[in-house]
Amino acid sequence: MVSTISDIAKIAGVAKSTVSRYLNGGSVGEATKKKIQLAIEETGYSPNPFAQSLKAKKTNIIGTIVPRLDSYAASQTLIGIDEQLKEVNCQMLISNTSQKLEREIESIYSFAKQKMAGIILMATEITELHIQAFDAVKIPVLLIGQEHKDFPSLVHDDFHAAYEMGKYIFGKGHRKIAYLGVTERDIAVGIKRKQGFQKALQDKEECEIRFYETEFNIPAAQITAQTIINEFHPSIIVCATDNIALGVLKAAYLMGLSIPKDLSVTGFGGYEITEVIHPGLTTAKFFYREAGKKAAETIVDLINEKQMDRLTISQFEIIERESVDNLL
Amino acid sequence: MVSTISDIAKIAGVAKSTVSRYLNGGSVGEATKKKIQLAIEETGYSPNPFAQSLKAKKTNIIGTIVPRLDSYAASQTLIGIDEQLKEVNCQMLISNTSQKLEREIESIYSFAKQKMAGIILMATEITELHIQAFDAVKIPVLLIGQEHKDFPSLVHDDFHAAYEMGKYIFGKGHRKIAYLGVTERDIAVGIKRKQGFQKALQDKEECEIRFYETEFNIPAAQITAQTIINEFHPSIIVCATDNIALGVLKAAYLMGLSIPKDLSVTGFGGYEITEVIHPGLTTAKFFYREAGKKAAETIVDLINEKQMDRLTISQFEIIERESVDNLL
DNA sequence: CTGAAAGCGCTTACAG
DNA sequence: CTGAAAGCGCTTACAG
Repeated sequence: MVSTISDIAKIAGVAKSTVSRYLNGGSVGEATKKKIQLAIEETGYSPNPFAQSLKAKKTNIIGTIVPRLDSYAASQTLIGIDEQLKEVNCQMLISNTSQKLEREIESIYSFAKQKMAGIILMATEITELHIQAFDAVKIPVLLIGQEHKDFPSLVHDDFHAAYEMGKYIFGKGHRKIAYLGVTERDIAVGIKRKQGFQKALQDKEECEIRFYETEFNIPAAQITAQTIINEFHPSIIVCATDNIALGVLKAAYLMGLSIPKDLSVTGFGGYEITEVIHPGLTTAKFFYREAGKKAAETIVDLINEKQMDRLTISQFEIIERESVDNLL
Repeated sequence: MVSTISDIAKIAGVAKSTVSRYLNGGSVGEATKKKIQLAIEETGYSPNPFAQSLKAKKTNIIGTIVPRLDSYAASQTLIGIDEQLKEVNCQMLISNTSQKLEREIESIYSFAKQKMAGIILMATEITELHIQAFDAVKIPVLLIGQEHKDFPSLVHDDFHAAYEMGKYIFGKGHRKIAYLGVTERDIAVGIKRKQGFQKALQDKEECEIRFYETEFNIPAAQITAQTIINEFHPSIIVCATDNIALGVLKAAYLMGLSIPKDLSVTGFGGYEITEVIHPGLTTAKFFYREAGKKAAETIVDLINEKQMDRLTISQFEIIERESVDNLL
């Protein structure tokens, strides 16, 4: 069963070094090539990555740090990274931090120790400790989801997505508007989306806009939504994520409100479920899987020390469904 | 900087083997211990895991094979595995096969080559090639989600969950029933659930039951549901998974049917979303995260060659919500 | 184009 | 308790 390079060499009747050269695309005569190929097929041989890494002092593994596994954004991004990495014969190792910032730091160091070729961090917050860690480990790090001036980042176009969303709902005649956001420690979701939205409506004097804040999870959003509806009676609640929108919808149903007649709702993300529910949720779709692919490409380029932009911005698309009433 | 065991040996004035022994808790004299410790602190040394693995011919990494990353069941199970493995200082390496059976086989061999301590396979179908692979790699393998007579498995109680579901909907007065299942190549979901359901209703002569089959994804289920509704007009569609139920709900809405008045629907799984939508979906909840934990415990036990049951059955719970009408 | 040999950093019998 | 030596599976100069 598990065969080594020596086995192949023996079967093929050549030296180990020749097999190694064959494997790594070095110059090998046609005849020998054939023999080696045959031996490999026969045994189902594939090289031991540990031995390879030991020599190379470096792996072809990309360590990926995610705050959670059970989110649409995370899993889609991971799938994208994984797919692309497979293309270029790299492996992905996932570290799930369960939304614990200190675990992110630990993972960075531990990945470095394990000689990862590079690290992709699906970031939520970048603290001083993160920066220290990035500086300490000498391997390329790519941020995804958050931008930082000193490190290469790939972000979604949060600002413009929110800007377009603002324009869109204004165009639908909404004037009494609640924006349900998240903590500003999260620059991308907490600040950029809010700012983009504000920008879109900043000179609309006829609008009454109130800003609220909640957690990322559905139950929390549901509770906040209840308060908002009771005390403000907006015609629409613009939510900073699809999950939050789901919580708002739940609250609305429980309060006997009909969507979108009594209350309009929008989200950000483009999760699969937003299309399945009824009425469908109008949302700003981000391309997580594509972003993951792009991230994988980028980290590989970084590893190969290619020159490149510090910041990549992934696109978005406003998806119009039934959750926004036309008031005009 | 990156120092090796030789550096430490030199600094401490001892042999490499002594350092190695120190590191692995072998017997080392107090004085030497001190010297080594000092040298390690001085250099910030930590062993190269690849060299360790190469020698030890075994890692503390558990390879986990999942058919997809973007499913509630998969991510919850992974989270459970990961949490438990962290407890016992093991790592989890995920291999995503994108529902390609041949990739599962590849992953098994590749994990073996990488000297994984054990393998957890979130199985859908067990083919002859799987069995060959299990036999060929000499490391412990644990199946999760599917049962096999020759290999340790952890399964959900598909049969009884379906049995209870059958009883439940019969108790609600449903007599014209469509069961929307999946391929029988998937023993657990395709056969066990169907059988449990059949068993519950086998002696109810007043029932008209029809069995249908669809794919695991929402759009496919949606299309099949349309056909079922048009040609059979059941009072309820019992779906083999929550995702399928979601597709059925979507179809029903699009056809202008009201849930549960015009059509009742149930699922299996207990995905978070089933609680959030309105009306909430009645479903048989499985405990994926707990099952993942249990799986991690089991694989560790297997690695340590503890005696244990070949089969572990994880529990379920029928969650009653609003998607089933009471016809009595 | 091909092979013999050294070495990556560690562990593990085997002596002492 | 401690050390010298062999070896894990691979790669990489170096000869030929």
